[in-house]
Amino acid sequence: MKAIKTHLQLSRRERQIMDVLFRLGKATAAEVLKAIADPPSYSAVRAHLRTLEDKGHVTHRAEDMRYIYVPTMRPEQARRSAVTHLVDTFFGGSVAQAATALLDAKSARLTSEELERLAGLIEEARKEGR
Amino acid sequence: MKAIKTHLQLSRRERQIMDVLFRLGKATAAEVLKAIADPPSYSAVRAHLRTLEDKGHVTHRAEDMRYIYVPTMRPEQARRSAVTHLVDTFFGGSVAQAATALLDAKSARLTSEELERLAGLIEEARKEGR
DNA sequence: GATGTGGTGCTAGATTTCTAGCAGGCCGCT
DNA sequence: AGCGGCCTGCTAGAAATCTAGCACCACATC
Repeated sequence: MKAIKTHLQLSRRERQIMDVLFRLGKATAAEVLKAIADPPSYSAVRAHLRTLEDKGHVTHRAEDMRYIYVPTMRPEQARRSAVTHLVDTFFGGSVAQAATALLDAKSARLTSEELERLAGLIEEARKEGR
Repeated sequence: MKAIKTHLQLSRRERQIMDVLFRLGKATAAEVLKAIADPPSYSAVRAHLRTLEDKGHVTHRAEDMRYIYVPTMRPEQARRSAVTHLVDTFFGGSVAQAATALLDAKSARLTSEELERLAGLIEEARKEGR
């Protein structure tokens, strides 16, 4: 059990598995397997989960006769870290550019409620800024 | 030279190197080396760059007696792909949630101009939506 | 022309990642 | 009790990653 530095030290498979875990929040080995696009064997997944647990990235609890795995890192922290990394490596550290890209995408179908909320956030930031 | 599927098939080192390349836009082997936190040897970096070129993720041009490496994938596409991945794995596919997290961060110091532009984008989306 | 600096290509081999398969435990069923 | 299904732990070995070091080339300087 070592200290966790970032989530960037993981191997390809480990990263895939962690991504699934972050996406689902929690999962059994079988669920992880199903969620991987380019899937290894079932027991390979289990072995990786055990390794990840050794490294401290994951915990499990026994429930209903099987193990349920959960990321160690709190979701908010994981999100923040991922967002920071994205902004830094693809948008030169500019939150504004990242936000623009996010909202610009034609695929960004937002409900009017969501838009409302975002508008509110921005309005708030504007007030605060001056 | 194989077809490029996603950027997720890369090994840990390869991914680190690609990230640097995306961040800097272009770089020599030495620059890549300097930009890596947990750096391997210089010649390891060069070897990896050659591998990445074989796989089609990177090209180089000779300039001023040295090689300058550049990602193959167009920046916009890389960004879009990265954003999509982030939104899917950390925000359940919700662009709105991702945007909120982005703007919510206290570190998000945006200029009033940037806020203006974002507000405009949202306004536009709202009109379009109805 | 010798020497130093700084770049490239290319290996072989150490190290890490990745994997399948085995042994065994628990439970429900016949 | 015996069997089948489903789970876990663990291992050895294949496969991939990662690395250092060698040989070489081009240029500048002595």
